[in-house]
Amino acid sequence: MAKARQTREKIIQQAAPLFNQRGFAGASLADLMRLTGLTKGGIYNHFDSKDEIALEAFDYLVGIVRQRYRSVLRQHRGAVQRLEAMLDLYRSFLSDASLQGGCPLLNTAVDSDDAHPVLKRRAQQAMDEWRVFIVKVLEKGVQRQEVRAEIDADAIATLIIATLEGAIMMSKLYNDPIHLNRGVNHLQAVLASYRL
Amino acid sequence: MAKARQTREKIIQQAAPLFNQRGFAGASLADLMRLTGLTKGGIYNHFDSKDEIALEAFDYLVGIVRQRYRSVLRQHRGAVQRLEAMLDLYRSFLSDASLQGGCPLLNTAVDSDDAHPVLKRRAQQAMDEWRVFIVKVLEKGVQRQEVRAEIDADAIATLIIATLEGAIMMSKLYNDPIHLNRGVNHLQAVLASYRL
DNA sequence: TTTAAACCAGACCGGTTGGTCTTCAATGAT
DNA sequence: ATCATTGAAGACCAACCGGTCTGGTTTAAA
Repeated sequence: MAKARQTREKIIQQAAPLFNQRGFAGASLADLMRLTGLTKGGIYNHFDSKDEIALEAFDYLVGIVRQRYRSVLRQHRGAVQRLEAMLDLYRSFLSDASLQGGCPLLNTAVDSDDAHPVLKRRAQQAMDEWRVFIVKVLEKGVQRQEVRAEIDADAIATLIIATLEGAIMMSKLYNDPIHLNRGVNHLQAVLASYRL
Repeated sequence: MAKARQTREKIIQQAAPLFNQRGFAGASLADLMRLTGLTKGGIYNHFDSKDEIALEAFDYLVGIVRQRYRSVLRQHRGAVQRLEAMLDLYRSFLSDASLQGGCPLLNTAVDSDDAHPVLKRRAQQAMDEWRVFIVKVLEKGVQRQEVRAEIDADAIATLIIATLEGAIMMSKLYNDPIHLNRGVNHLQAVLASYRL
């Protein structure tokens, strides 16, 4: 029983970057067999379908990002500091070995958009979580009078996410972190302008 | 001879939204047969491979966007006005029937990133063209003293593209144009702050 | 040490993939 | 009206797809 969960987890860990890089349709079970060293039977003993693997692999990557966030939250107090630290997190995003293939949210959103409704809903939920997180931090900042009260928190959340994801796309396309850095720099400047 | 080119173009026109929505691996020849009403032989009489179709379909969509740009350039003078008009163009982007599946540049960049080097290079070139265009408009704006001289045109180009593409991704994921509108609004405000 | 449960290998399945090739029909110039 | 040229049909191919199932090996509890 314990062994099974271990194997299952190993499969997910190998499947996650595969799906993140190739997309759902582009990743085959043969690929996964090569990566895991298991045969089809060995894999399908733990999962019912390719869908289930992809879904779980997505959750796994989202979990990794969530973990990075928690660590940032623990180390910083104050709304603006927290958001700035969050933005800094993204500077090391491209070189993060656990996130090969780029941001799973971006990849899955684009990949599943017109092709895989279940995966798309999953991506929506992850995006919701992220948006709500930013909005809450901002609102708490307003409460504590660290942030201007007239801000539109939802719009700022959109702005942060859109800029980050777009900049990640560019940096991955050019294999050059400068675009992501420019995005982060700009967002930090915008954030500073909302400070009280 | 003329008939052939016509058929070829029809195939590309049908293939373009297919690849744009499903991605390279997710789109099959069977899909294309259904869309075009042709059989495999009819299609492969005009193309050598799936790759060739995908490449040409990408170019076709980029051409459509380029055309929209030219029309904006013709109708506006002055750097800031032109860029603002360009941003306005994107407000109608999601509902543009010719661009079903969203921005071909975003989709292709994410799709081909770790999977299809040839397509990736094509996306890089299209991205270069876009970046150079924005930079040139800004530089001409500086020359004509419509825009502050201390701007970093390359960084602004990155910012515009990243924000637009990220916002498109979000609006497509939620099926809600509000995120794209927020992105455009913010960029227009940023642009206004660079005005002389 | 026995034994049952847990785990994995690998053959197998029908269907689909991208791609080829031969055949035939439409076309257009003479 | 003839006939070469062009364009499309569709059968065909091997490889590969996701998924199933049986049979054997490992594991750990009794």
